[in-house]
Amino acid sequence: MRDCIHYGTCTICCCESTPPLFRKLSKTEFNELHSERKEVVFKAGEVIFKQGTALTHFACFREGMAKVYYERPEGSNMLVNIVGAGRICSGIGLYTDNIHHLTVQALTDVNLCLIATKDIEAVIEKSKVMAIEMITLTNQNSIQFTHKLANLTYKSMAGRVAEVLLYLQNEIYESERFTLNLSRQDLADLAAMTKESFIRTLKELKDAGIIKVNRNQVEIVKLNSLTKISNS
Amino acid sequence: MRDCIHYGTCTICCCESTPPLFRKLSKTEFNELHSERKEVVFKAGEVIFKQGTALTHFACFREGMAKVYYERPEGSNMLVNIVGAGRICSGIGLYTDNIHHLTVQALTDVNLCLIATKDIEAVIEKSKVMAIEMITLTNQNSIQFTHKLANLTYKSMAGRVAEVLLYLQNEIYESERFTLNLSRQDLADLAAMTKESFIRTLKELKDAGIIKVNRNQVEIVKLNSLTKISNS
DNA sequence: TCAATATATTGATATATGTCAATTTATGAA
DNA sequence: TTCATAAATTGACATATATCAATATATTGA
Repeated sequence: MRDCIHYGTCTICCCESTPPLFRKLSKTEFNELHSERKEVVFKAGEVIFKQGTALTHFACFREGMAKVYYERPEGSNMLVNIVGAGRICSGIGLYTDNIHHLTVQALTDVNLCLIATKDIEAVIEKSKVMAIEMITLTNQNSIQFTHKLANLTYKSMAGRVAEVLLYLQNEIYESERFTLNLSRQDLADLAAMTKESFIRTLKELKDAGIIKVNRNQVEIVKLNSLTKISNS
Repeated sequence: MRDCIHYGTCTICCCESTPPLFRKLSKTEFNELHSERKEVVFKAGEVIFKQGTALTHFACFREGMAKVYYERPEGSNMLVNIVGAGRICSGIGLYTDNIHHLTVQALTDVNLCLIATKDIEAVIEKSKVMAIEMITLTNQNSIQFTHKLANLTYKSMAGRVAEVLLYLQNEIYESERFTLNLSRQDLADLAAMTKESFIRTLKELKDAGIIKVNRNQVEIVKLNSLTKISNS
């Protein structure tokens, strides 16, 4: 349980480790969102937001993890990122076409708060702080996409696999040892390659002693080497 | 010369065919940006914004065209899009790190107005209309990036080349016949492949009678076929 | 105009990555 | 537990795409 700037230490508000989007709001502004929130639980595997459907709510993750991906016409998925506690999810349809452009699916049981976009819009109308935070969030998204685009279109498989591992270490599990709750297919979707290719490349890294892999247990042994490879 | 909602028909204001970002501003709000604008001319080939440098201004294009690209560490470029008259350029560093994440280079002689980000921020602070327009713009960016990412990572070369041609037809030249002012290398950078591969694929489309190509003259003959290919 | 340079094109070849099939290993329900 | 199903792994092979080199064509500046 982490500090909440609006309600002290709390377990049931959507702001447990308040998402950045709401961090600078006044108590009044924040409460307008907080009081209207819907707390929902999803089981692992359930779809939280579905690409192509109406964007009516943002999700604030309190517990658990979900994968965010683009569903291609022919069925394969492009995994964009993983979201966990304290993260806000969805939004790129806001003030545009009000449609979800990505699907979000629970990887573990997930506990989140839904906040209606109409409430968020109402606060944006009133509060320049909120408006600016929203601009910040969307621009951060764009920056992330720019780098993702550049990386996926020019790096070799080894580079992309290494990058995925570093992403998991730094952004998701925050440790050089972690237990995956993503399938090999998910990891391959994250690196934009087939699962067979991902597995083979992973094995090469293992055989080179750069990582240890045993089923879903991963340990990054030679961080320097992996970082070097991630730039290739 | 097109209508300008703020000054009637005008040739020297930055709002000739006012960029969407400013279209809904009141005259007062708009004037705050307009009066502080700097009109600048760039020659073909000159760099307008350089990736990695400080983001201090937005550019509103009045005349000419420029390419927007990401410069990779090893020297190759990923071309993101082309901008022309009436388009706003740059922004994804705003309210984040205030850095240009992409380079913008003039393809033809370019005539544009520079508007300081501090002025834009000042208007955002005062006007919810402007704030919302900015959110809209950045979200449109994100949507565009999402689709670009999905397309570049799974389509075959033929699909990507077809898509580039359709992009040029629909978004840039607005005609099924056009004279390229992009090099083959630029086109290849847009399709995320080598120029040799681009040229070969272009030739295949030509040999199949789907397009006509003669140097920089391009004509799309069988739109249906090209559209079908663009999905492969 | 001509040489010098950049850009475009083509061909031969190498290589990275995907595809398909077979096998192993895990997982979950009865 | 045991079967049935799904996921992971491995190997052989096909193919898309990049690389490198040679040539052709255009462009530019003196």
